[in-house]
Amino acid sequence: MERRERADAARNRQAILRAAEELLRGNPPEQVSVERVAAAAGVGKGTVFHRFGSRVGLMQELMAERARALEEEVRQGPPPLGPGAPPAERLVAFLDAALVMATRNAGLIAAHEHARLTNRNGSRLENPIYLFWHGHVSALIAEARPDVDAGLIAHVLLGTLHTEPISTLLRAGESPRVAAVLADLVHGLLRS
Amino acid sequence: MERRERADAARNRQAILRAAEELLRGNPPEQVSVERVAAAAGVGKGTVFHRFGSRVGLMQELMAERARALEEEVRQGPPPLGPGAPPAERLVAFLDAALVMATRNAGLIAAHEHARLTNRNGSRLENPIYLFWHGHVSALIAEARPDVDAGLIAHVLLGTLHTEPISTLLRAGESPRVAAVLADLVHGLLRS
DNA sequence: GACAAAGTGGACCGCTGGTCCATATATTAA
DNA sequence: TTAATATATGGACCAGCGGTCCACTTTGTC
Repeated sequence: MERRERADAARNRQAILRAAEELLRGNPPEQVSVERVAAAAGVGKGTVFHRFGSRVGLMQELMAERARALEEEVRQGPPPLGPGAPPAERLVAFLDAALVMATRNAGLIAAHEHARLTNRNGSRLENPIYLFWHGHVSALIAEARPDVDAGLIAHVLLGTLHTEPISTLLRAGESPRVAAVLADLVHGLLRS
Repeated sequence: MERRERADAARNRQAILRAAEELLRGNPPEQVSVERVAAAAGVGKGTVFHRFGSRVGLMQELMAERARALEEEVRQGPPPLGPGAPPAERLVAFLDAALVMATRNAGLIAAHEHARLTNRNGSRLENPIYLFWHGHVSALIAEARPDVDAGLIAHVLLGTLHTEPISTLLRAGESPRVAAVLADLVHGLLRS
């Protein structure tokens, strides 16, 4: 049933992803157009759309690549990130990790947000990475405090990572401050 | 020094603002282009840019119009919104009011965000309304708990209003849930 | 080596925010 | 009322965007 991706196609997919990465490292995200990515990858614009469907799809794929390791650690790594530790501890550990990730990929996140808003393209809830993160945070909160609105609180906590004045701080190296505040929030909430 | 705005200019300014309002009420925000606003107002596109400088400027003016009443109440209205009540109470009252406002103006906020991201235009910190809100929230937190990172917490709380999965809930009539969570967060934080 | 399936690239489309400036209009002073 | 001046106006125009399309090339299979 499953036909494998052709060799040249796979090569181009990689070239495109690496070119996008490179451009996002050196330019403000709204200047990294699909056309520029294609040019930098030595590929036609049509190819990029063929492979990734849309600008959002391209950005999502990049995010997925980087999120995979963290997801693995959460699912089956050692505590406190992986299973085993008490939920409050796991939650703080996860938020810390997510924060590091958001800091390192601030440009990419901004570009993804930009792409999402520009067209009538989907809610954040259609991004599988966000869904996984939200599910995880949500479950940990519910485990510690079954009486609160865990899903909504998870949105608030995760929203922080995407919010503009805060992502600016992250890029400026202030992530410890943000981590401290998030930990405060979590402790304030989870203490019955 | 101050030359008053010409009568026809003032009339057009109003026409443009009202037309934008109307379009935002009935269309997804990214479809409300400056050109369509101009057409609906019976005015040339150039005029809109002349009056408001940019798409962001137009949206900002609309937000300012609506935020003015709340600002007045906060500055000199009766408690708990205005001065006089204990800070935790004022804070919850303000967040409630801001939430109502964000709910009613969800389309406008989204359009403003969209405009901000599309061009290399400014941080949220350049929006005077955000600055006022942040200053207010920040001061209340600092008053109740001088030992915490009030400015950053204020960003987290206010960020909630702009965050996508949450603003979707607001539009769906779930604002009481959001209000409850915010109140929880505030109480969890401000209780030493 | 032949044939079908998959991949490719760049011209093209509709649309955007923003600029420009010759022209029209309101205001003020005479 | 008129003349002079500052201001406002509108729409053609621009560069750029995300996305589509399809004649053509490349790859994998038997």
